Amino acid sequence: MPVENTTPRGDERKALILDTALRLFERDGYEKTTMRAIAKEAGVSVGNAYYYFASKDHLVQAFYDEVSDRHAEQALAAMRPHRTLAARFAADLHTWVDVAEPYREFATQFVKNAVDPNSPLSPFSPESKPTRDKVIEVHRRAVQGSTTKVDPEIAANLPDLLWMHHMGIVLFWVYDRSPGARRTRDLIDRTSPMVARVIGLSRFKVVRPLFREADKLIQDFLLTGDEAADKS
Amino acid sequence: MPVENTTPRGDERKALILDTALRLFERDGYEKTTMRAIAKEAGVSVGNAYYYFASKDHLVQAFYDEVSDRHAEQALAAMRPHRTLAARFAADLHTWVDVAEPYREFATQFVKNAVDPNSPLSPFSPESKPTRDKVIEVHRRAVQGSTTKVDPEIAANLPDLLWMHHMGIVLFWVYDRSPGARRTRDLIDRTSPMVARVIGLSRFKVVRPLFREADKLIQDFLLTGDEAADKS
DNA sequence: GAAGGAAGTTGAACGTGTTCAACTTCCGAG
DNA sequence: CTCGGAAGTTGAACACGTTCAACTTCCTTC
Repeated sequence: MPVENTTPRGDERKALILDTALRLFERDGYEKTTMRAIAKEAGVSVGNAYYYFASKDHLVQAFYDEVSDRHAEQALAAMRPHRTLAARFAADLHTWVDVAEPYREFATQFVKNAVDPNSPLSPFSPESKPTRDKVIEVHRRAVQGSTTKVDPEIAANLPDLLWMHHMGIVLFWVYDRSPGARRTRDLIDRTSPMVARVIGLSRFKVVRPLFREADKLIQDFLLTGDEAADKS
Repeated sequence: MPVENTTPRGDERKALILDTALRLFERDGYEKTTMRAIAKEAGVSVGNAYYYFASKDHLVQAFYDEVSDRHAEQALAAMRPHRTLAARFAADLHTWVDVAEPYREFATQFVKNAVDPNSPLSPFSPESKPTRDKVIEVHRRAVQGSTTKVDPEIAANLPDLLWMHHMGIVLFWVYDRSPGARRTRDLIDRTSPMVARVIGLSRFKVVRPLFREADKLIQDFLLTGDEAADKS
């Protein structure tokens, strides 16, 4: 089992291996980069890399953590000038793309993990909760800082919903082959006002039951795994 | 490269290998089942399995094809008694779950492929188009056979949209650990009327621009890969 | 400063998916 | 019937992710 609590030297070593790995992933792609190559390039043994990272996939997890951290740092500043929900959320997502863009080629691997419920690396897994919560917290700030009126009943679940939207954007981004992720940018610019618009609609009477049902659905089905599993 | 056009004997052999593989996948799970084990159990050599299937993942693709075929066969009959869009679509999706349920444990692998844009096995890939079209055709029948009034502007893209919803259900199903996929069943029963409701809403003036925008979005972004890639 | 245990480090070895050069079987043309 | 090439078949060999028993370095305690 890889190291839990760390000494300064251990931290350095770990960072060295991670940095080397990300560099090679970026240069040669995920599949083409072997653990042996990472170890050699970093000047350590294969076994040593495994001392710090339980598997090759865990290096991807570390990448996701790092991207999330940088996103959290930068997104708040990027949103600050904006007041509408649409604009703030667009800024939020654009920041994510900014941060992740250098790694688009190998981000596929991350999405693959995302989708495997058995993997502890899935963003849905308990192990990823801290990182996930960090991202959702940013989305919460996007909502809170806006002047757009949001039904309080909806507001509570909104960040989770926005996170799902975020994951959808990530999925599109992984497929996006356009230079500079231009098409993903377009998608963000066009969906953000739509999302805001849909939320705004929640005040109309006709759609009220629909929203209530959707809200219940989210509560029933999106609770993280275990808690939700054993309701009658 | 695996065989393209087949002799009767080759077909038999191929089917033998595929059946054996699916049986072992079902019994032991995808990861635990080795190509060596499949070959041994089928009474052929490892190399021979690769003569008929380019990779282990291609066996999963074959599974997807088979499930799709059975779904297409059964879904039309299942939908026939129903007239509303909601009921017809629910029947449609329930049939898919019926057919796929025995393989839920290893379907994860299919979803993993689904998400890798580079894999020719992705349901989004050109290689999978025939199978994908078959499924979408079923969804088209679900719409056509219903008495629910659908705006013609929307109707054209509706099957594609329903396919996306379908993929969403599949994703949930893969995560679903409840016996008999009960929770997935619930999800289908509850989302189908919602989808129908949303479609019904398209007749209201307030939401008209929103729908138009959504429609444009789908046309711009959901076109299969290459065609869409090079628009200015 | 010596002892002893914890943390760190090593690379050979294992099991896996996949490849490939060599072999065998099949079948149609002459 | 026989020849030749196409189709089918084989299993040893390869590259990879991963494991682990053995070794070394570091730090704490007395």
